[in-house]
Amino acid sequence: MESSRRKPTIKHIAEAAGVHPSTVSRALNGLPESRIPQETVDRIHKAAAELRYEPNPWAQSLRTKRAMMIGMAIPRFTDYVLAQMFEAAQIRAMKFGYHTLTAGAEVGGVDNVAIKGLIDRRIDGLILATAKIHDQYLPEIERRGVPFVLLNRKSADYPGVTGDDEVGGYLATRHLIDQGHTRIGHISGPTDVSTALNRACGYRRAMAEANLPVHSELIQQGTFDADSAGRAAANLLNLPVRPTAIFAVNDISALAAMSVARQCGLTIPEDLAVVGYNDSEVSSLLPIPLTSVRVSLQEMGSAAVDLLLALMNGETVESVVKAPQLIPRQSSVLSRS
Amino acid sequence: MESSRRKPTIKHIAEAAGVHPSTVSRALNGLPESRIPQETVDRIHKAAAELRYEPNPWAQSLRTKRAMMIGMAIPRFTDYVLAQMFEAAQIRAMKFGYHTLTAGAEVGGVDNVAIKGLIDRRIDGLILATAKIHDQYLPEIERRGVPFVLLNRKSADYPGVTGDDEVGGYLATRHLIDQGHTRIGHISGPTDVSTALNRACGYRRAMAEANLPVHSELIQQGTFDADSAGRAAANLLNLPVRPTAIFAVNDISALAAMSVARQCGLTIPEDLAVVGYNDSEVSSLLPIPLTSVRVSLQEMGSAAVDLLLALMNGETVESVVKAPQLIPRQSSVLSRS
DNA sequence: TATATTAGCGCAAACGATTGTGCAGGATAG
DNA sequence: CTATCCTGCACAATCGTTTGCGCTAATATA
Repeated sequence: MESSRRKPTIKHIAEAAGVHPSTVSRALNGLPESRIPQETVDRIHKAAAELRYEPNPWAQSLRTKRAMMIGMAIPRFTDYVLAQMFEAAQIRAMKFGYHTLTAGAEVGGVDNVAIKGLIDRRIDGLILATAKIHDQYLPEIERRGVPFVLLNRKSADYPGVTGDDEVGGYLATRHLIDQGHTRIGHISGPTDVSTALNRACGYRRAMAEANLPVHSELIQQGTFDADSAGRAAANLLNLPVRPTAIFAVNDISALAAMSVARQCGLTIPEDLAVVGYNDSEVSSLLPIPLTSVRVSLQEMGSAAVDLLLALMNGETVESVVKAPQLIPRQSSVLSRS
Repeated sequence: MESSRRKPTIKHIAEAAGVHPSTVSRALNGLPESRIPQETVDRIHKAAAELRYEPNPWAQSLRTKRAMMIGMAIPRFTDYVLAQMFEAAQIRAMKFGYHTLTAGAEVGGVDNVAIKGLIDRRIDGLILATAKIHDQYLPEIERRGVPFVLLNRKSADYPGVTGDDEVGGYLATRHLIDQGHTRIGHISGPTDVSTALNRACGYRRAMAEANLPVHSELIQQGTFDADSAGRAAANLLNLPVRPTAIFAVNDISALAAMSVARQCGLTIPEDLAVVGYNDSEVSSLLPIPLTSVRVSLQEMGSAAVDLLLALMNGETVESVVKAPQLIPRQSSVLSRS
């Protein structure tokens, strides 16, 4: 009995309500200055509801040049930190009627490709959670006129949202110093990622402040993952004079370090104190709960959306820096016995 | 010096190449039967490249009614299992030129709303990783004519990709029985999620096969998360006759169970053997590495995309079931001493 | 009563692509 | 030498909305 299988358009509504399509558009979009009597508006709404009308977003976007869509470039979703931020961002964006289109930056080989793909889909704005420090493509994106903000990556030139990694690194290291440690190793992250770099800076500042020397072998580089961190930890533990504490650039590195330490017959925290970063879900569930630095990833994700929307709105915006907080747990605190 | 700030359109290219817009379209889309001499095609491509032309996807979609976009409804991205599947799906989809539009199902309160939002954005197909078992909205989606497949959720009526949870549950339980355990507890998952239910079925089958009684108190319900699983574990461990082994519906539940067990002064695996499910990243890094059931989440994500594309292609498809595999580790195996 | 104002809505031109149809002109056939 | 065919492209309609403009009739003002 249904009159037609096709999706109803504004034209069908117009017919049903006995008005012109343009009137339907105005009525549905409800611009205040287009003075249409309430009675007509109601009639149109009724017709729209009956026909189960839904606007065609392609036509809308084509006409208005806005897609109500923001892109998020994220290297991996399996990374707890990134997933958390993405999820919060998506929820926040949807509050304002925006959908999120994602591109794993790894997808397509080069970051460029995936991001280009995103932009080609005509998004209204972009959140980059993937930008390495020396990014040749940031200017390129800027050139294309797409508003964007950085997330979890610091840049002097572009606005973004970050945690205060320097302070976080400082807090972690300072905590270990306060526990009486003097030889403190650091498992760092990739050198082209600002978060990792800043955490290392904080580490150095805390050490310097306490007049503790930082020999180069005390900093072993990893790449945020268990394998590399395990090797870095092994290097630290095999030093002639073994460090008694390790500050790892993230929790997974800390986990790997603890795993290696156990294999060396060391007990935690007596022989080795460990501090991680990001306070991921498992940290508190471990047999020896992990001390970690927490910064609200949800808040960062939300803030990135807010920042982007402001930017898209033509406002001048400033970068947001979220303060971190140390969550001391057993992995770095000797139980007073 | 740039002639125009606006995005170049097919019309500009036509002008530059001295042909009609329609010819440009045909040349760029390269249909074989539209016989355009190579020389002209080259000229058009050159002009397009010089003007840095990029097709407007809105106009394309409006005309062709295809968006080259598939939607994924996923409850949470912070869940390792879902994130893994999503990531693989996204990579796979992009191989075929499809972007992925996501909606966290929790977003918008009711699943319906978010999914409706997705569909309204005019996607070409939908992957549902969120469908509960008795889903009132599956027929609704079907009615709207959007091809869809289920992921990680079983249904008799609709095609989908799942791991063989029943077999997985069986393998896990059978493994514990083989280790000599006779009182084996199970921390289950939500009753309206097919994966959880099927794992419990596998548990029961293994128990029955070994003529082991399953008293109702041996199955304690959780909801996939640490808190509920912790309570469930406590219930199990406080039974008059304590089980000597626990099969948990997922790794996080297993972790929580181990954590509670330690608080009770039990050692693992001597006093309590534990098996989890999904073999998440941390399982092998734990001080006592966790025995778990692995099914390739990447393969499942990819398979869902393949299934969906086939469906969109009008092919008749059949559900895919991936076989699981037990990864025995120290948490359930007594070291032979 | 004549004129100015305004409310209410229709007209038609975009937006940028795709695609069925058709028209020249050269090649081939009869 | 004419009829036919094919090649290589141009024309124009269309997808579903939005929106500047302008028309008609009713009301307000002089």
